Amino acid sequence: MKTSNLNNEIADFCKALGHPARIEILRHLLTEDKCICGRIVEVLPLAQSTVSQHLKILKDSGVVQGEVDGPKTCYCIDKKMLSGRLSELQRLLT
Amino acid sequence: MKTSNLNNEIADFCKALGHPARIEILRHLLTEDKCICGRIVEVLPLAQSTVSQHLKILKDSGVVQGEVDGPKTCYCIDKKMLSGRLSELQRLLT
DNA sequence: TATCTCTATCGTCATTTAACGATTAACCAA
DNA sequence: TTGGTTAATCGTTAAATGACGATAGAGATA
Repeated sequence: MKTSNLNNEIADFCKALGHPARIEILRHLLTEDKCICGRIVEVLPLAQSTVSQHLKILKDSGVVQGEVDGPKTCYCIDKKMLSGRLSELQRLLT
Repeated sequence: MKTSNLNNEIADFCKALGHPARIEILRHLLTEDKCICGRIVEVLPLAQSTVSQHLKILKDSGVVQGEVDGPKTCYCIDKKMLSGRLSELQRLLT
């Protein structure tokens, strides 16, 4: 739909959070600070490829960063980005 | 996916906000306080049936209430609910 | 070098979503 | 009671999403 950039931006952010697995991943990354994909696969009841897909969605939304470390990929939350989006959402809907 | 109730609850909330039209509707309801469906249809570049569908999704998520008033339906934000969800989200991801 | 580990991507499939027009139902007003 | 609004719902269609297994590629390690 044709709408303001701000609406699109916020809607995309919310959409990225709009799945229980992705909420779980974010919460896990908050407690573990950093962790590799395989660790998240252990924690979630989902196939490796599915988890990788969810991580990609979070990465594309900007709230998560992935750093390749040899054969592994280490994920962490971009806290500045996340808190920025959260306050934008708060501001927009208050 | 099988996850905690809290994750599902928050993910459902985010999913409801995960479309630019629904963000726009919420912002409109914030400025107008209350308004009927037809007014929202005027504002958005979408068909009446589509707007009605988006309103239903927002209503189902609990952040919007609809009160039938004769042949019209008057919509408004449940501010307690909305702010509750927003702080829950904030708390979970901080 | 050969093998193993880790993860991204591909291909597939079933389900859900978003959009529309048409219809229906409820209510007001002539 | 008939006709006009208003909005929800139905039926349909195209596109997006979520899940999986299989595969490929990048790096470590034997």
